[in-house]
Amino acid sequence: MSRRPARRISIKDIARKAGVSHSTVSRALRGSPLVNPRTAERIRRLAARMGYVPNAAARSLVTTRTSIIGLVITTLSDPFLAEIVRGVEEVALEAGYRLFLATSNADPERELAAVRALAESRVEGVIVASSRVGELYLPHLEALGVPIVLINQQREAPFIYSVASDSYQGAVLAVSYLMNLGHTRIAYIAGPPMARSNRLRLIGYQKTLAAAGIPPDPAWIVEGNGRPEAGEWGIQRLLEAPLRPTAVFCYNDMTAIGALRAARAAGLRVPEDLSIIGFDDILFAAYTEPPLTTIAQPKYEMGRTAMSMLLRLLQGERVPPHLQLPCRLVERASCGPPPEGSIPVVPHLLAERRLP
Amino acid sequence: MSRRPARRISIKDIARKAGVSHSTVSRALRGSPLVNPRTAERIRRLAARMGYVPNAAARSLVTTRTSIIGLVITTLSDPFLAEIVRGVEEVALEAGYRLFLATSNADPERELAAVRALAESRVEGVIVASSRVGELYLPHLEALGVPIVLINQQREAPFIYSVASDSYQGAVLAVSYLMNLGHTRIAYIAGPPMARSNRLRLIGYQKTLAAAGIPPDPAWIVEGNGRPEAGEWGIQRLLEAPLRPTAVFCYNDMTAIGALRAARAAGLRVPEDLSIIGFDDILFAAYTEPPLTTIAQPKYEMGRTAMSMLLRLLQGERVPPHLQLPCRLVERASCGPPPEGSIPVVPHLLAERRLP
DNA sequence: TCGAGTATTGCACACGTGTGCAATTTGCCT
DNA sequence: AGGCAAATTGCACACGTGTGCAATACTCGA
Repeated sequence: MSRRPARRISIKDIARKAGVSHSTVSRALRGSPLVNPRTAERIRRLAARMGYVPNAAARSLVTTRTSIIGLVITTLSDPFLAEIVRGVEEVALEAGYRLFLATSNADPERELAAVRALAESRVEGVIVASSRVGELYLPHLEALGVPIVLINQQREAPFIYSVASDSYQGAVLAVSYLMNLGHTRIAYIAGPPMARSNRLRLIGYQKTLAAAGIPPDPAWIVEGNGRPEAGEWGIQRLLEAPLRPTAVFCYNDMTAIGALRAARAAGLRVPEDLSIIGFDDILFAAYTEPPLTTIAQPKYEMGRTAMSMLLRLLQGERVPPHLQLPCRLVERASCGPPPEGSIPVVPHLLAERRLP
Repeated sequence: MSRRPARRISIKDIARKAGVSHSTVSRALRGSPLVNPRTAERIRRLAARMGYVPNAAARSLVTTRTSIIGLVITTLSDPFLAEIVRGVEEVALEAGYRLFLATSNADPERELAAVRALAESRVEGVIVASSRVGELYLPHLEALGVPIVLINQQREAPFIYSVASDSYQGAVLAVSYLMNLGHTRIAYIAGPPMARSNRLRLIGYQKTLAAAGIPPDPAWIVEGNGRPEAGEWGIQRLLEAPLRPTAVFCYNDMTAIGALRAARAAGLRVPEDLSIIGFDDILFAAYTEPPLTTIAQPKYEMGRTAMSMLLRLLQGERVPPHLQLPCRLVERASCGPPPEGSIPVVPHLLAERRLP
């Protein structure tokens, strides 16, 4: 049996009991200097005793401010999102904003419904946290006419801002690290071809190799989709290459997990026979066998930054539209020096192997 | 630069343009039979053309219904929650409800703030999805005076309902499965001692052994906390037992992951030397080495069921307060028959080893 | 004690939507 | 054409809160 919760008490109820007008109560509770401090205190006490809870709907109706932020997540089952959301929520709460959840597992109809819900509740801004956002989704969001901050996405449009980790820098970090360990035969198992992050990581990979004078070998770049099976296929393909790589840089940790499995299946020891490095530092990277060395995205900070950015936008500040946060290396146990007898692509590199 | 989004148009704007009163517009848009079908159609067209979006705050102010459900999650970084939330959200959206997110990483002050936010926005009901809920939290939620559905938690109190997976049945399933493989020396690495789920799994474990006439061995039950380190400690402890177990039932998958690692570190092959079974079927269970056999909780269904339950409560229906959903076995590769020469606890069991 | 100035309070309206009830229009029948 | 019922519309108020402005109460100095 449910109860329509016996009408919450309002400022009018308090006013009646206190023998003042509702305006005075309103002012007292909001801390206005326009009320006698003594009566204000009395009213506040009374309100607390009566269990008064302000009605957000009524307030937002008159102020035209809702203090609601829409949090759009295409798929929650991305192990990557938890920390981001935590950062977002923390800043939002501190600033007195509430979060409205809008998922949409790539179902266009549901996306539309979700956006309508956001519109009806008059969200003041939107944060989109997802590895990939439906193409249709964004135009709908734009139509809301509120600022939008994308996380790990970028789109050139007015009122669309973004916070991303620096994929290029992360890739440079990964490849440099491998080179410092002595590797010169380094492969890349790519992510979704269209993903901006994939393109940036690929470029970082290529430039770092080039900077060290290592000629690019097309056989060392294999396509993927960011999921474990891509890692498995990738390793199989790479093992057939004329010159086998001694290290593999994977688009992300999920790919790396597949790679680890395939390497093991092929009888290779990691890292003795093959080094594998991932990207993301998802929760599970610490528990693979061996624990995965990876490039960590600053997830929590990205969440915080995105929300802070939105807050500044809501305050009318001018803000740089696209922010990038640096990634950092997390050394675990899946990378080591190349196997003894392996032939470097460029022999002289064996001598001077320090890199930035 | 932000814009206070140029006052949304209201039914009054439409009314003016259509040459009718705002009441008529309201009725037309809500599909009331009290308007001339032709004018109704005309108004709807006009509204669409003008980009009208109803104001949820204004509506809820007069109807006293908000169509908002509070979704309380103690910590989002639980890989377990994603599917649950997906189920919840799907049903909520279908029924025209919105989800309000309230996290609280066990910080009492933040919990309080979160609950206040829920109260101010007048949520009509609350779903609590979390492995463990702060002790202080629940009383605050109860004070909201709206129905509450807990997921994988139980509390005897009016207006507190719950949906849980059947931990007892799951444990029976796990242990029976191991016994059918031929194991009789089966250990349990426990979860948080106070957790109801842990107690139920422990009882399921004990009863199943007892039903098969296997005498309990206290050395085979080791304490834990549901995290990987518990699995590591647990295995270490178990390997010192006078009679070594041939199979280990872990409180959850995270524990099993630690157990896998420790077993490997001790030079044991899984499943040839030791079988390990988990509980939960988190995303990563499929990617451990070897892939983890486990008891799957019906996460998505639990989410759907919880939300459906809440909807029925909101409609004033009477509903059984505590629901349990069955778990099922997911066979992967971490369990096998016991090693050849291992001595069963109760020799006759080797002969007739079929169990329910 | 009076008056000016200040502190405090209340009135009345606004926000956007829904709805009971009275007013008006329409349709139909004779 | 006249009359009546039914269909349609508009008026006015309500929901809970915030606020400009006028009204009232207080304070202080002369």
